[in-house]
Formats: sequence, C-alpha cells, structure tokens
Amino acid sequence: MPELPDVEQFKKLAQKTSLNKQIISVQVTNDKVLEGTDQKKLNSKLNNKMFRSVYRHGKHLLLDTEENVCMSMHFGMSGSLRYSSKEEKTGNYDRVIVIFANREKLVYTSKRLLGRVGMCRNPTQFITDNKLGPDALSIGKDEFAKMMQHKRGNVKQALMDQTKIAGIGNHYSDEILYQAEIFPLTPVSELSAAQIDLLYLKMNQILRTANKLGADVAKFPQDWFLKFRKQGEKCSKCKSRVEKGKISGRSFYYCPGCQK
DNA sequence: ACCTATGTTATCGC
DNA sequence: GGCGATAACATAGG
Repeated sequence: MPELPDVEQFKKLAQKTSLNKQIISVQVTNDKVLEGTDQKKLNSKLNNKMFRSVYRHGKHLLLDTEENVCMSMHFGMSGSLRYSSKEEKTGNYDRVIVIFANREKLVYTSKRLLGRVGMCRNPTQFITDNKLGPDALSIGKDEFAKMMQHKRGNVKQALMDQTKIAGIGNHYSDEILYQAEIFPLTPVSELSAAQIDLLYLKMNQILRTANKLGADVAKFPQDWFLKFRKQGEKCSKCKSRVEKGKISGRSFYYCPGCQK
C-alpha cells in the first residue's frame, strides 16, 4: 500500500500509540530490512529512550527521540505498521519490533522485504542524505511549476521522482493524471501552464482527501480512478474502457477517452 | 507454469 | 554526468 496517504496513516498510528513511552528493546527477525544498522546498534541507541515526535516525509516515516537519535522506516510495496498488545504473538512477516516498558509493541511488517529500517540523527539530515525532494503536500505551487519546467521526460515519471517531489507512487500518479485528464506519457515539456496548475491542484486535492479517508480505497469516491484502475473496466465519466501501458517495466493505467 | 504487484537501486548502454 | 531501460530484491495471488 505505501504511498504518501498510507504512510500518513502509519504516522497517525505511531503518534497515537508510541510517543513518550520508554523503549526497552528492539527485536529484529530479519536483518535484510535493516539499512546501515544492526540489531545491536538499534538497541544501544534506542533502549531507555522515548520517541518524542513522528514525521512523515514522502513515503518515509521518522520516529524521533529528539536526542540526535531517529529511527527511519520505508515500507516498500508490501510493508505496514501496527501497534500490538503484549499478548499478540509475532507474525510471519514482522521484521522489526520496538518493545515499550508496558510490553506493548510497535511492529514493522514487510512481506516482501523491500522496505528499509534505519537510524539517522534527525529528520532533516535524513531528507538531505536520501536526496528527497519536498513532500508532495508541502511543496508550493510556484516551486512545483518550476520543478516541472526543469524536468524532462514524461509527466508520470516526473510525478514519481522522489528527488523532485516525495510521496507519489504508481497508484496515486495514475489518479492525479486521470483527474487532470492528462495522458501519462505526455512529455513534461508539452504541458501548458494551465495543465501544470491543474496537476498541482489535483495532487493536493487527491492526497488530502485520501488522507482524510484513511487511505482506504473502499471509501474513496466512486468516480476516482483507483476504484476502477484495471484493464477493461469502465471509466465512470466517459464509459471508455481503461487501458494498460508500460514505462520502464512498470504498468500504468489510463482512460483513453478522458486522458489525451 | 507464468505473469503481475503500491518501491528503490545497481548496472549497462548511449 | 545524466538519462532510460532492465534486472534484482522476496513473496503471494490470479
């Protein structure tokens, strides 16, 4: 699931459950998800500290102790986060488990091991080190327009370039382009100023609405593309059939009637 | 058996 | 240096 709105839910979860509680231990059941750290380091840095604040930048979650010790999480394609009672036992795909003094746990799960958990000094440092662009919900309209004007290639890949704007992936870029009625492979250089403005507007509307609806596609409005993003499905607006395309090994979907 | 899947990254060729 | 395409990572489901 994890694109910006999904990670926003994880942020809310962590805020609600995991702040200001003493960490007593960090368990790692598969160290393939660890990046630049190991179980020993995680424990030496985090034990006896508390998470004081949670940040989300793009698709990354940052749990900050505010003592120059900050835990970073990225969820890949199949990762998620949950808070678990002391009774609940470890699941097959639970990879990193932060245990608090009350024995409850913050559990990082990743079926396909594509995500990463690491440590950094603070969120700002993390963003710089990972060359992340501004968060999609923080970027200003002018900054967005300037970015698009400097970018080459097609509009879909521009929206998904995490070094330019952080947070948009394959699903939400399809949604944004559908609602803006722009064909995904349109070269950025061919977009009008009005289209760039519209992309900015739709990006904001869509991400904010998705956040509000808990990133739960089942709750999304019926006319959203993500409700029928599948080859051969009927577009809710024009009744054309959804078509599938491919860029650099990755599928995208679009409505040939609406997106020119 | 084969293809596909919400992400990122190393590598190769141009 | 940079861009694009491709494979790779690991697992499940159609």
